Amino acid sequence: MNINKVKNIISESGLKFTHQRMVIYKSIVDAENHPTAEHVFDSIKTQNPSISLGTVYKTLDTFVNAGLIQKFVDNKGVMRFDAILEAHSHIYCRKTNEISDYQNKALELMLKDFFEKHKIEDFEIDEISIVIKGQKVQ
Amino acid sequence: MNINKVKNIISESGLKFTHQRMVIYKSIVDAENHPTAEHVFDSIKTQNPSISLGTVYKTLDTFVNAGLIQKFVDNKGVMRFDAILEAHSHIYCRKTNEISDYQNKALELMLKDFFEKHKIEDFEIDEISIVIKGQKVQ
DNA sequence: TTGCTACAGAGAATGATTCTCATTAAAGAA
DNA sequence: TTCTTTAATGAGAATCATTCTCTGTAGCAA
Repeated sequence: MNINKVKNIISESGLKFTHQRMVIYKSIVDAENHPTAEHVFDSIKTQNPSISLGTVYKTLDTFVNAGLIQKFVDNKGVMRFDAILEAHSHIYCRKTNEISDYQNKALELMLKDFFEKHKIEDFEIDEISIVIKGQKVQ
Repeated sequence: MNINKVKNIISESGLKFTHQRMVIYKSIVDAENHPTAEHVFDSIKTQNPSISLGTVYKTLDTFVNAGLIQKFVDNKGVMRFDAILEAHSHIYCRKTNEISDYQNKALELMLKDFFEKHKIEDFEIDEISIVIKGQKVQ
């Protein structure tokens, strides 16, 4: 993703555009997995040795609040970040601790339909996701 | 739950029966919500001032490994424990941070059926659960 | 270009959890 | 019952992720 696009995304969220924010946003967008704050920090520190870990945490939090990225907690209790905003489900491998995305339109529709027919009393659902636990084979 | 029943459950799992284990197991079983280790510690310390927090953590972990209880991580990254072993889904309230159980046989069957028809490549599913996020109304 | 204000950097502080190690108690053997 | 072995416990130190505090810096609007 190029600088101007990142700049627009950040500025349009009403945030000041800074070098740190650009670098951190790019790192999240380019990440294959679901990086932790530490992962982001490691991925940028060679090119940007002056950016501090605290800034990474604060910036990620700012992005989450601005709706630019998502966060969730993994099985170990560590925060994971993700630029994909469409609600999506995760596959946790017990063996390797990897987290992969799972997306299936049919499943999403099925769940949406199910919860429209089975409302939860006094509760307004914002988001439904699936957690799949198991292990890789072979 | 009475002492003898707890004693049987613990002993039959191949674990030594100790006073601490009994007290901690009873606390989890009797808990309404999804207590943290700290909650368990608080709930037992008046009656058992000599039990240490470290023991609560270790014992809960022992129970999880023995399959007596379940654990999961909440949105803040804190471990939650639960005596109900049937895989079940959770409702997270953004407003109150409460976690409630959600169980629905029809939904479980539907998901089981879905994933039998849509295998994930090179992955063996142990458990599927739903995460429902939203907020209480009224 | 200047000034206001939000942002960043450094490191201390916090909170949950794990670890270490000496002491104690459970459970089977004698 | 008493002894012995071994695992469990208690106390507190250590760790790890995350947040906070405070001072210096840099966007950005005027």
